Amino acid sequence: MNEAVVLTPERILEATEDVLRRYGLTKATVVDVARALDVSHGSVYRHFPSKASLRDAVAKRWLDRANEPLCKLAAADGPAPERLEKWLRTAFTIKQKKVCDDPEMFATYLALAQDAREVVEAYKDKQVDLIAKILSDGIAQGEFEIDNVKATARAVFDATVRYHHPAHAEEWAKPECPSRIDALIALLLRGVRVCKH
Amino acid sequence: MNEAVVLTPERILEATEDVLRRYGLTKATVVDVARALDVSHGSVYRHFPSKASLRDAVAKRWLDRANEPLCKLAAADGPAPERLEKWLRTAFTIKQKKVCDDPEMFATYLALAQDAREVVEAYKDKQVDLIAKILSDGIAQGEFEIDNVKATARAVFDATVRYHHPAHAEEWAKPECPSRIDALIALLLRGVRVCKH
DNA sequence: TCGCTGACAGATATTGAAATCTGTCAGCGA
DNA sequence: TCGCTGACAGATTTCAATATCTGTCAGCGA
Repeated sequence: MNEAVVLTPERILEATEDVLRRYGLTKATVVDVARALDVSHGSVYRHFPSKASLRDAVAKRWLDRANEPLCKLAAADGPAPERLEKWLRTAFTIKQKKVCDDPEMFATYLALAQDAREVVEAYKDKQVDLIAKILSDGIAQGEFEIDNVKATARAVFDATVRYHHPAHAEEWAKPECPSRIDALIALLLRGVRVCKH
Repeated sequence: MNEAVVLTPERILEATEDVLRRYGLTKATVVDVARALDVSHGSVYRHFPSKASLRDAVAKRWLDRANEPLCKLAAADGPAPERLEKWLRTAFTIKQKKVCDDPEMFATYLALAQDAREVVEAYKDKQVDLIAKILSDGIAQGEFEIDNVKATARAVFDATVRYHHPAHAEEWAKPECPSRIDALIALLLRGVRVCKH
């Protein structure tokens, strides 16, 4: 080719995100991606076996990027109750920001996630592991009292579905939302804390 | 008319449910409902100002019927913790049963609820009131310790969204679901209970 | 040899004309 | 008078012809 630039999966993913941003999920085609890279669409299939796998790879990148700050929070030091609260609030904020900043892009992400089931499942499991990490820390610190850490982490994740699952995104902008989040977090924290009399 | 039967809103709703059951939401038309009742479709508009209002009325009936056992549970006597657990499990079971028994009909209900926003909102508020009732009873019994009953009832409702909101219906059949429900209920109960040492 | 091309078959999406539906209303018949 | 009818306008949906896309592969050129 005229350029020294080789066609890598990375470059294809980059171009795919651009195309998605430009055309939206419903309109974006493999031909568009190929055109953006100035190659034939057959070449794209040399690196990704199907459009679905390309979609999944984009979704994975996306979710991993969004997850990064949460990983850091889970790995940090400090009192577990504060960290759990911070972690949950950050998780909510990340999602909420994505909706507000670029609703159309969020819709794309939502649809993308709809069928990238495996990728999303792995992402959720990672989230639960992060919560579990904080809960364990809390037990070690004598702040939490928990029978089954893994199950409780899952329960905390489940209990907060309303504020991180895209299906409920349209509720996030409502004015009563923040106080409802406060009440939910307070309830959950009380559920894991040791009793102080 | 040939029959002594008059055309009442009730009869129209009955017929509408039949038509929905037979044709599904996308195919059911006001003309179909009128045909089922052997009247012109103009007559239906004499009782319901629009197709949307008819849809809403059907949704309301539906939700009210589903809600009945929960009202009874909230009004019952007995220890509040057990009642709250029973209430939540019943709420989940009602929904789950609807999905399993007749998935197509559930899809219809889901789509119906999608745009019957006001009706659904009222229904949710009623649910929260029922939870609040049980929480209040629990405080009176010395079993619960709660700052803000209304807010906590809302938090319990929000925390269980995953198991009563139709958006998550497809997850309800998974084998790990029951144990996750157990963990969630345990967490929430611990969050409202007084500390026993 | 090895990555890319471009033509191809079958699947999917688009489009616009025709059919159907929603909502209205003047008038009929009891 | 009062509820129902049936024809109507405009909105929506259907359907089939057409266009585009996905995924494959034989062959080209470096």
